[in-house]
Amino acid sequence: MTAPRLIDVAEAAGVSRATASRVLAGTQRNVDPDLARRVEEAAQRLGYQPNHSARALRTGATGTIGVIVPTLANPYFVQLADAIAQQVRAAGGTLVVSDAANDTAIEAEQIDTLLSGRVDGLFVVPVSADASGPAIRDAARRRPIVLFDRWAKGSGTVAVTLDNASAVGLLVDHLEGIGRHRIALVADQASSSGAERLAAFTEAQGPDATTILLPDFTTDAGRTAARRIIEQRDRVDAVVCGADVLAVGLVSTLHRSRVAVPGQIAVTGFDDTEMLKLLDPPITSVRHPLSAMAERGLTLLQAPGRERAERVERFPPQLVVRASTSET
Amino acid sequence: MTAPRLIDVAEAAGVSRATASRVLAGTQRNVDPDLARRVEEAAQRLGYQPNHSARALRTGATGTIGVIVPTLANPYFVQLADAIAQQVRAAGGTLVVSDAANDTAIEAEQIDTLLSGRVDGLFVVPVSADASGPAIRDAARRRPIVLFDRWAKGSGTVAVTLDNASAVGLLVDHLEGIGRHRIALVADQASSSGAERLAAFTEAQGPDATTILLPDFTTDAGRTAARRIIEQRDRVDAVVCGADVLAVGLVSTLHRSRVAVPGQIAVTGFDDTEMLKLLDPPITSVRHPLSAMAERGLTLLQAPGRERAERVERFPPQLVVRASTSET
DNA sequence: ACCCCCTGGGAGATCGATTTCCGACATGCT
DNA sequence: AGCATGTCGGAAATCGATCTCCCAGGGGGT
Repeated sequence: MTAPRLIDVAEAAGVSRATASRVLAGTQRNVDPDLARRVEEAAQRLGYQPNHSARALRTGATGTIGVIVPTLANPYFVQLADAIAQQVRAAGGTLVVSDAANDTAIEAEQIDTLLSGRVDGLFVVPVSADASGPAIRDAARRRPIVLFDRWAKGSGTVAVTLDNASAVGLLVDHLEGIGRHRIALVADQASSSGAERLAAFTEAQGPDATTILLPDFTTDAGRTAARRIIEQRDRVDAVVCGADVLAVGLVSTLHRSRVAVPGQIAVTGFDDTEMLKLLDPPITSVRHPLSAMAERGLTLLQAPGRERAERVERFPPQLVVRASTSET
Repeated sequence: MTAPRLIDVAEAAGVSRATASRVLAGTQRNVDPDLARRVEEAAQRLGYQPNHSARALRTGATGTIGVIVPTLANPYFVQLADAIAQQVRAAGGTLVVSDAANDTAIEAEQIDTLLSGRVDGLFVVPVSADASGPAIRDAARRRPIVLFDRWAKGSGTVAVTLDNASAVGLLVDHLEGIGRHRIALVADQASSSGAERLAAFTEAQGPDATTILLPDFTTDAGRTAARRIIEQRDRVDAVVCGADVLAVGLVSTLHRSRVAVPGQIAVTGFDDTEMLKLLDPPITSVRHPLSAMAERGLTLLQAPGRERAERVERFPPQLVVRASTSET
């Protein structure tokens, strides 16, 4: 009933623990092919599975990478975790995913839990640009951490993100190209993405442009935004949403209030998640090069510490046009 | 730079490792309050974090529970994982979430990875009622496993699920109550949930009732279903979907084909996920008592092995009526 | 005054793997 | 033949915590 240990395999194969380890862990030196076969066979027969804790204790590595996202309720973060999972799996590792429930305290707790020997390195999508920094800085001293999709002030480590400024540029240019000039922005105010999108938008449209700032990226927030947009309907003919979930909430509420999309108001999302295709109309958005970002992130995570000096690396977005911004 | 160990704390506090451990691990016996304070202080000052692998190796427990879901792309499974996370956290543990990418091979691999010393116990939402069984049976011999939301044949362990038969009953009764008698069912054919919902539906409606079986629970499958429903539009005035994501794909496609919902066809979902409220019309669904199920599941996971004998425990569903089934 | 019991600290064994170090043996070269 | 070199198996140390076992000292009972 109790799990077989390395020594059981070794005895069954008639060799020492050292030899069995050399065969099964693969590393180290050559062993006689004949002995190797006997060990493999014994391991197979006994159903041997190396004890992960013992191996991790001895080698100091777990073969596991973690990722902490603000919330899995936002499908974009699921997609993001998936992209990282593929890269990690391709590299022969395992990924564990944690959810910070949009709360910096839970985020800090999750970081601590994962870092105390459960993972070799960590991707973090910080909940807040301001409040997440200190916990991350402490953690980054202990193990490699790479920020992903968002950065945090004073994090002390590198961030791999989208080039938000050019993404906003693409969207605004596209909207102006179809004749919309009274563009409003809906974004959150806590995340670095929100802040960068707001900054780029204000830069492009001037300080008088309509902006609606909400506490978080949720569909509920999107509905709230819709109500405010409706109040000032004649001053707005297009809305750039800082996240797809916002756009979904917004479009569904506009629809119920009989505001035509894109007839009266054109709408764009941000992140290009699956659900956008399901809405009526399907929503224009911006796609992140998640695979490339994940690959780069993993490289940085495994690189020597000095390559993770605090800075932001930005990846180019891609515009995906759909019916929510078709010409009328 | 290198992390402080227990022995460092002990030396700083002027006590032995044993005493330091007794204070910090909390278990075992009393220690002199004065010494305890000194140890706590030293640990605090050095920023001591116990090495998780070492502790797990010695105690044989990790304080971590795992859950493997078919895919995180389905928001219902995210909600489910969340409910489990809350129970686990309330019990002082940590949850790790894995995604099987709807593939029994990846599922088996994830089970193996997690069970080789990373978790004390595992919740599995099996991908397939037939194909997932053997891997789970093997795994359940090594550590406690509880199936959740779905069961698998020959799994050798207990399953905590919804009472699918009465859920289908609630939906069918409700639809008949608003005068719909030509009801169709859309479900998948691989999962136990799909199978049970199909069986209950056939039992209630007779073998001639329209049923559409799809390979999986996705919005794309929902669109395919919509096309088939449209082909036989005059034989159908209501559709029971075996999952919310199916309903979402179905309604959005019906909408595009100018089929009125609920005017011509009433639609119900299954799982009561958030997104249902966003659609036009909002969709009637069935809510799972996820908290109660998670609590029961955790109890079973921590109980002695004999309490996890193979069987299915069913929890009562709750009908949530929305506009997609309003009377016309 | 003596002994026993109880409390609580410390030395060392232990969990299960990997890895260093040593020695045995075979091989090749002069 | 003799010695240097290389290959490979095994004994034992090691990772960092917990836990068993022993022992010292204080308090209470007779």
